[in-house]
Amino acid sequence: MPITRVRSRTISPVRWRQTRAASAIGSANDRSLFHRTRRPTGTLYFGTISGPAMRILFLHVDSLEYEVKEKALKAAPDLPASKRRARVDEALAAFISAEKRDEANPGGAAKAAAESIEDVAGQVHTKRIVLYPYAHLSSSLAAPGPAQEILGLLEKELVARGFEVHGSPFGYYKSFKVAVKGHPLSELSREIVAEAAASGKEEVSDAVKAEAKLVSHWHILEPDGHMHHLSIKDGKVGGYPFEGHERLRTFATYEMAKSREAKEEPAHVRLMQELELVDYEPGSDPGNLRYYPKGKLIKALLEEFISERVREYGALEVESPVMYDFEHPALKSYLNRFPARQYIVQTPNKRAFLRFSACFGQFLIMKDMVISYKQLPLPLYELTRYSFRAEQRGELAGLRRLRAFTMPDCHALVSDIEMAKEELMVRFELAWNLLEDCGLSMPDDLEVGMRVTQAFWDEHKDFVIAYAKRWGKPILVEMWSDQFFYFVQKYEWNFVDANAKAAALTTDQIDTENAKRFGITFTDEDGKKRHPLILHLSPSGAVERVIYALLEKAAAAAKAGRPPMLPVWLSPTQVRLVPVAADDVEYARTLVPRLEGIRVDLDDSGDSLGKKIRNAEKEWVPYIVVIGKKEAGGGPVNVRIRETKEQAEMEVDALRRRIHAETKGRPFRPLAEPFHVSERPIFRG
RNA sequence: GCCACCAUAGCUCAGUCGGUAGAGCAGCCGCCUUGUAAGCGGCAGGUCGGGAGUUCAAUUCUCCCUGGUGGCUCCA
Repeated sequence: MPITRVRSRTISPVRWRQTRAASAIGSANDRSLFHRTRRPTGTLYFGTISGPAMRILFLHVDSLEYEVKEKALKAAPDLPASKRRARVDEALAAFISAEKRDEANPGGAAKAAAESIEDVAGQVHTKRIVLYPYAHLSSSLAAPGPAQEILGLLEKELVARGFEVHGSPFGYYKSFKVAVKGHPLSELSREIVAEAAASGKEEVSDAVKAEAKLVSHWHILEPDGHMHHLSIKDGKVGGYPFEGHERLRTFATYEMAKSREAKEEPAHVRLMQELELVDYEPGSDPGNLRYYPKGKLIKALLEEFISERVREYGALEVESPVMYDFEHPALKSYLNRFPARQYIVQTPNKRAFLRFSACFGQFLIMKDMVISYKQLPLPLYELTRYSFRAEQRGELAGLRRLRAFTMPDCHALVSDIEMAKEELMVRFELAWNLLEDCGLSMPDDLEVGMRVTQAFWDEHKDFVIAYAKRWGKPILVEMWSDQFFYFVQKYEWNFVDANAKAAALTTDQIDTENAKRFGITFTDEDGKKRHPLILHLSPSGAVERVIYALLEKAAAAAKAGRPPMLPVWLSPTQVRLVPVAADDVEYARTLVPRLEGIRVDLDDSGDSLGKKIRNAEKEWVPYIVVIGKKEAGGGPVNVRIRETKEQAEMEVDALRRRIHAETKGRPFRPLAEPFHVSERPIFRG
């Protein structure tokens, strides 16, 4: 589902180049090569020159051929046809980028680079050098002007040292073919070779290319229909008085300016570990987590609850494979519209990718279905455990950003845009109630990001305004001049955390392309086959993100002086029985049958009462019942209520009724760990 | 993926200007029999993240790798 790379902005040439570099590595064909197909052999040297910071990738080649494609820099000079392609045989190719800090000392940088090239050329006994400007080596690229100056100086320097130098044009995208020689290859450089030698040309999905050209305008839409055009200056968003809507300001800034303020570890990471819920798994790939019993309980309850609600809405639950053929034509074309990075799997006879959503699984089912207009709207649903995205290493963060995540994904076929709008709002209510019942405050805890094409806005302005009205507080609207993605409208509900990070939970989209792409049809009133529109809903967003939001919300409560806690229906222990002394254990046990349908456990350790209370509080147990001589004869018990910090006398039956009322309509699972606290192993200190 | 920083007992951390390490908590054993967030004593616990290099000697210095955090980029 939910694709989402829809953000855009004016990108400077330098940033654009960096974006493309990253995408080139991530694109499907590149990755396959990158991972396994070709293990290039060749002599390769990679090094960062100390002092000045140029980065050079050396390849000793039998031949290098390149062809100039489009301009990467507007300012790049037009080239005569004779210079648009070239081939050089038997040479040392130096893929080179100048770093920001080289700008201060172009001469020094060029000289240092020349020395390094001379050194390597000497080792491989060649006098022929190809200088190939390759911005992708750099994370802190020099500006085009200085970079060109440095390259010019470098070329002169090399000529002066007696080399035959071939310069590849600067400021263009080029495809190239390399034949690398077959000397032994140094271990540390292998990946880098793969990137350069294997790809041949930079393959970038259309979605990524489109994004660079995408022009979008940002607005705040108020519930009463007032639209405020936003502008950004020096990282500050202007055009709307955000007073009283601080999180919306943070969200808008996050979307438009990418400003980052906090430098703290996200609160939920510490909590998920301390509460023994979830943890990193160093033995897997980053972003693939392990769940301890308490965390598994919470996740399973959320999964059951979400699925139940989506089924109640009328969706037909299905299950589809986790991996798909790279060469499937519809998938191939779809991948090109979806800029995510994939995990690659080599099956015995084909290359496959792990799904990043349930989209194609459901589309492939839908294309074989026989559907009448009478059956629309028609939703299919799957809880994907897991969906995979090979996010960049540095982008991963706790439960907020993962490489393997659990995504409830519900696609509905609708006949036309009117039905789409109507159904979207039915699903809006589903998602709203769902998140509220999961423990979030609606709409206080979330901010809407709505993305529409200009055309959609012009024709369906009333719908967008009605949406904002239903939401009940101002929303952020991004408007694109054209449709670059497969949808004309989408919205996300974003949780904004204490570190000013936004994470999308619920999202729904109106997809105008994929029915055609996948050959999905229904028969209309006139007996004609037609392509439906497809809605892409994740009613809650990734389940991991729901947990993230609940933990961050709890952390914020703690910071504000309120007790951090999970909703009672998700609390691993709902009632902890704490006997005052050892001989009170027996009576405490007799209370258990009166707390049926509740996760109740018993602290039978020999600890002091104070210690037992403390341990229960550290576990965020919502109800702690102390049992001593006073209670032993029957009658009311003393309940320590976490939420209100009070100690209340109440009958056991009243406590049971109270908890049942609080957890009504939510799924139930028994304790994930032994009833006796003393019998529980520790998963993490 | 890039840049910076971090990695010592199950957890939180101290320490070693290069000579293989300590505390608190948790665990185990014993005492205490407790009335609402840590009762007392003892015992045990470490290839100082992994690999390579320098050195008579590396947890300590260098390089590489792995994992994590922050930033960039990106995103559900």
